[in-house]
Amino acid sequence: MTDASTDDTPDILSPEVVKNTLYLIDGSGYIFRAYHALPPMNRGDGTPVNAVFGFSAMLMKLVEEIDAQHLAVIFDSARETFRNEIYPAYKAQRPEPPEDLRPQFSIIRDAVRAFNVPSIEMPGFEADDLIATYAKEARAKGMDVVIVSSDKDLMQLVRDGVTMLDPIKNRPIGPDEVMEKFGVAPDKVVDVQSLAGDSVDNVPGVPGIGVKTAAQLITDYGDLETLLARATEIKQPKRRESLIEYAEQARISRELVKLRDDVPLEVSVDQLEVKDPEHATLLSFFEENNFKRLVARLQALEVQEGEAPSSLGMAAEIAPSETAYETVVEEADLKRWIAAAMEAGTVAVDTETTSLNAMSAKLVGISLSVEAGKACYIPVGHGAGDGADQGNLLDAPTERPKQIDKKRALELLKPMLEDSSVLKVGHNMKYDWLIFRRHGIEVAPVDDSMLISYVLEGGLHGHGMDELAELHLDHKTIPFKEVAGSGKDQVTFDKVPLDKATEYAAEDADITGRLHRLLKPRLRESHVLTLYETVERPLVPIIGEMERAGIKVDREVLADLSKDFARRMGEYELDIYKLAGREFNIGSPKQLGEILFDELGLQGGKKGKTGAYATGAEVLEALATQHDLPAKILEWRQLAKLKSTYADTLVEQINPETGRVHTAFAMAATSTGRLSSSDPNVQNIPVRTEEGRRIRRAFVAEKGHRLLSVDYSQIELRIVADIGGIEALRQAFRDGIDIHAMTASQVFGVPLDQMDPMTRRKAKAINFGIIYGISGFGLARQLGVEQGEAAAYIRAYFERYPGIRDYMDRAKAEAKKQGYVTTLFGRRCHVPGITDKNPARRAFAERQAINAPIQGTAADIIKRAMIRLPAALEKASLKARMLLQVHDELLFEVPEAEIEKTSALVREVMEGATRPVLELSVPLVAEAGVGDDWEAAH
DNA sequence: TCTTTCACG
DNA sequence: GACGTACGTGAAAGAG
Repeated sequence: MTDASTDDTPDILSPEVVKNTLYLIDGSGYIFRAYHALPPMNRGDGTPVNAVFGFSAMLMKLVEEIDAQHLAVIFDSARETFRNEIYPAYKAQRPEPPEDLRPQFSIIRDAVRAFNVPSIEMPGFEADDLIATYAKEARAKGMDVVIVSSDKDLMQLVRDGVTMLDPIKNRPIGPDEVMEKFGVAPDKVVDVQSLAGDSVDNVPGVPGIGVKTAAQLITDYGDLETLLARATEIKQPKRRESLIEYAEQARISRELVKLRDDVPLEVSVDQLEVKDPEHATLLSFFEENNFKRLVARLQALEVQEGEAPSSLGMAAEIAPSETAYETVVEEADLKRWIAAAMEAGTVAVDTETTSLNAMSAKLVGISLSVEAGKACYIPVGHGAGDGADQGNLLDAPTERPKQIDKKRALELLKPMLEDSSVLKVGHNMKYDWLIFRRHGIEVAPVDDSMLISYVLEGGLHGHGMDELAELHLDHKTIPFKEVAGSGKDQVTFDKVPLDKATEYAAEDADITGRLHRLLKPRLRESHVLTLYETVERPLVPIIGEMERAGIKVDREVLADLSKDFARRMGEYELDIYKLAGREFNIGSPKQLGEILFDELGLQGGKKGKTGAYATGAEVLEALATQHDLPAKILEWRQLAKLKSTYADTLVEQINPETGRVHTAFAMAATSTGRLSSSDPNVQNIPVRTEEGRRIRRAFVAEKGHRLLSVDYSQIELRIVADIGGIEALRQAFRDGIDIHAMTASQVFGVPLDQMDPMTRRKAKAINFGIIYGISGFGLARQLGVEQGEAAAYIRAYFERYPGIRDYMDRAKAEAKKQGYVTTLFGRRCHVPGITDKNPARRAFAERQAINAPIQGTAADIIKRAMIRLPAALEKASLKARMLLQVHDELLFEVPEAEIEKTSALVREVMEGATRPVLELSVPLVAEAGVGDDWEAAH
């Protein structure tokens, strides 16, 4: 902690008072020097950035090496200053900055912001005057001053406690160096300059007198006034005449050269206290400008800083004592909030809309928070929004409160939301990202407090804002119901009055910011910062784009299917009632159980804990030998499921604006790192039965396009072979042989060329069982054999592959010791039940501990591929869009002419997705399929 | 709101 | 020897 102001006990541990130093960086001077010193550099979009790079590298060095307590970058403001009033020609002939330097000025100001360093400028004064004033103020407070510049005009400021530092040669400039340059001590520099003048700045001086002569004269006479007064004594006639004739010009020059140290400061020295930069902002800034070396240095710094001690108790920046929420309805107020966000470099953002579905939601308002306890709400769509509400004129007019026009508000917010030096923090940022994206704004860079929580504590609890606020901040958020009502009285957010809306919405931004401040530092402490920065966070816009793309669903196909299913269900119903002896609700497991076991008297009925008979598919299949009814029920159920869950609901989910279906991928829902999908769930579209695959045919490609499906072959078993260290399995994967047959041959001793399907099936079941944390009971059930027999298989398997057993023991021990297991990419999967007293629950947790690293590593790998794919496609000028992810499969919509190239590229990226972080001991294989619909692409 | 069932990897 | 079981999800429907 740099802030010692709250600590009133004297520092008795340190023998000397801690040196407090103010670093003043001459920003304007540095820009020109860096520009000329560095070879031309361009970033991705062609913008020249050599001066930006030099500037950033210099700041980085200061951050890395220097223990400054106070720091500021000082810039020249407009070209006109008070000096022009004294002498209009001053700096008048300066050329315009070069073409390829001009665009760099504003980027350098972004850089300063990204470093979280104050930047100071003031109209009417040069940077040098501000530096002089700050130096004086700082000295008055007993601070040392380092001026980061090599500008000779600043050398007059060097004195006890004030030194300069040449940022390019990286050498200090003290009295000796000044003496070398001007031939006099720093306090006489002004006098020398007044005489010698400066052709670059148009300081006239005295003709015929240069620095050398001036220094000698000043040394001889003491100072300028004395010299001018005694000019007649000078022996050299020319020099004497000049000094007499141009005495006044020398005095004017003095005015020009002498720096003002009485500039009225708007920002005090105390306010220049160093704040740690937000690494994510910096990283994003470096990446945007293609500063690879700085990215590496920043990451090295992160490692170095390592386990920073966390503060005891909760600081006011996380738990303020009171809150102030503001409704913003005036442009001036909005501009003030935007300026505050730019100034701070980090802002929490939240959007309020009419729906949880980001692709159909209408934007109603935006909230911002820059510091804890303070937030604003900017309504933009309250009351009758968008003219969509076409209520007739006789109805009571919908109240439309005063608010900033939506377009105007977004226009004002856009530069800040897209500014690479301002970090936008959201909770479930993908949602807000999508809302803004639909309004033509690409929010970047972003942080997501939900994802931060997810990588820190995935598996321990949910990551919704309300839950986290309660857990971490001991704060109960306003329930949505309280502002929008519930049940039939519930209204959309645009109908909520502004005062209530502000309390709710501003709180969300406030809490988001506070969670971010609390949780972000823990990423590094918990060693999941890299996972967050390289996997989860970059995925936000990637998945956002996938959701925005959606997939075309053919409503005709589904409508026909629905009719067909309905007709056949009707036929089954007649049969079923006849066989049952009466009509009943076939969809009711309770009624069905009573029919089967009580009325028809079938054997083997088992009641669950709720007292109802179990009637699941397994039970009904077993009953099929006793009666014709169970088989009919199973048929009916399949149709009912397909009709209600898929055929009918998918049609309802087609977005009327896009004509496509836009799923929502949940990024923080699973305990293993997988995504989940909802509204609709596209990850459980039927594929295993012929009847079910008919649903898949409704997922089609746009005209002129085809669907490309690429999936990892056996990715989880490959991971098992790798982390279990099973050499035989690894070799089998390298050789590309049938892995289940190979297992069967090794475990059951059947030669490969004599493999029978039954033996292979057993081996396949064992292989899957391994992934799930095998148990004799589970395997027996899967294979339909006695538990003893299954246990024998497992024993044989472990004997053949002892590495598996070792892995399982390791996983269990790791979970027990730490409460979590980790994937190959460092994701933590928490297994809270591992210490449960209840042996069943503990065994369950142990199986989770075994499965999670396998499933989770596979999830990491496909996520890494997803992050790279859009960029790889773009680079290859391919227009394919990534639409869906189904755990080990990615689905693309590809222009017909680009199928081959796209397919090859996607496979290449997917197969190389572990690199360069990791090289598995087995190859990853991705297989591609193409078709006009999703079934055909499989 | 909880439970059961079943669709997927 | 307990305990109740393969791992991870989401949606629809019935039950209450």
